[in-house]
Amino acid sequence: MRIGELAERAGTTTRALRHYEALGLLRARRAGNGYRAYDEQDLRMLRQIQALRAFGFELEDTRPFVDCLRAGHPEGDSCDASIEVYRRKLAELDECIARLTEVRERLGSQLAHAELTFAEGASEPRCEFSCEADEGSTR
Amino acid sequence: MRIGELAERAGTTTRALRHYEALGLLRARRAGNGYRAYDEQDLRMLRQIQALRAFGFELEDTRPFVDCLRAGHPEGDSCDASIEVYRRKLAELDECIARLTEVRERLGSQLAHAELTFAEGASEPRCEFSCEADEGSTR
DNA sequence: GTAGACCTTGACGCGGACGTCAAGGCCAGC
DNA sequence: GCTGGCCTTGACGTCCGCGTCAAGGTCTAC
Repeated sequence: MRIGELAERAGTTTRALRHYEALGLLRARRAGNGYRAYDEQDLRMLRQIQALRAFGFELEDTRPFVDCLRAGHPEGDSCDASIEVYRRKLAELDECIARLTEVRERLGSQLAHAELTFAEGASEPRCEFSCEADEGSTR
Repeated sequence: MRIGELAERAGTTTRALRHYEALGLLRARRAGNGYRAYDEQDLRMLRQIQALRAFGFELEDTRPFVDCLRAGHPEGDSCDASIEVYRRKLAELDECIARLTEVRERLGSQLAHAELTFAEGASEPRCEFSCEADEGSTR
């Protein structure tokens, strides 16, 4: 299939696919006319990338998983390198959550203290904290 | 004092200070020769900015606090606008922590499963792992 | 043979908080 | 007068994951 079809089937954009190829992450073979040609295996790798991105993985960190699939393994995480990334990410997440939790508490008491001398109001959420360890940058 | 001294006393850089001024966040008066001139009050506002940045605040979100100080209030959070930002940030933090915690758990079980099947050298058809919960990433 | 839907590469834009030159002005000390 | 250290205003670079043109090639349908 061509790039447009793959993008549509995976719910992404052709720009993203070209970006992945530029990174050497998801390389396509070329048809005679120069068009990129993808197959079901590529779709599979793409879905792997998307699943990990949803977890907050950076593209580089999805590479071992994609490589693992390309090497013929049954799953993207059927390889040591992938497992290692899982572990690292978990550690980063733990650290990140701990850090945010501490900030949350300090900020909470800060607010409590400030409110002692003040009136009130209201507002709404919208997460955009990003850990230095870089986990769940939301945006 | 001049920009270099302020930067050093606060443990930041002259570039950051110029950046704050460009944003209208920490404006300096000018000496006869065009040099920026700061006083102790400015140092105070700067420290307020730094304290909030350490909490993960964006520069724009520190503005109410700085303005509050500049208006002569005893603390940066002695104003309604600041309190409101506190509340919004707390809500953001809560949402963020909740999101990361969920990701952490999903990732944890993903790892557990991968380790299991990998250790057994077997491959089991795991439920389509494109858990496309459009949580983090782009928005 | 022509419209139009697809594809190609190239390259700039964005957002945040600055880092890092570059070219030049100002001032103290020797 | 000169060196050196401070300061000034630009303005581009960085990191990330693409978005968004732009100019042009390719293929299908009518």
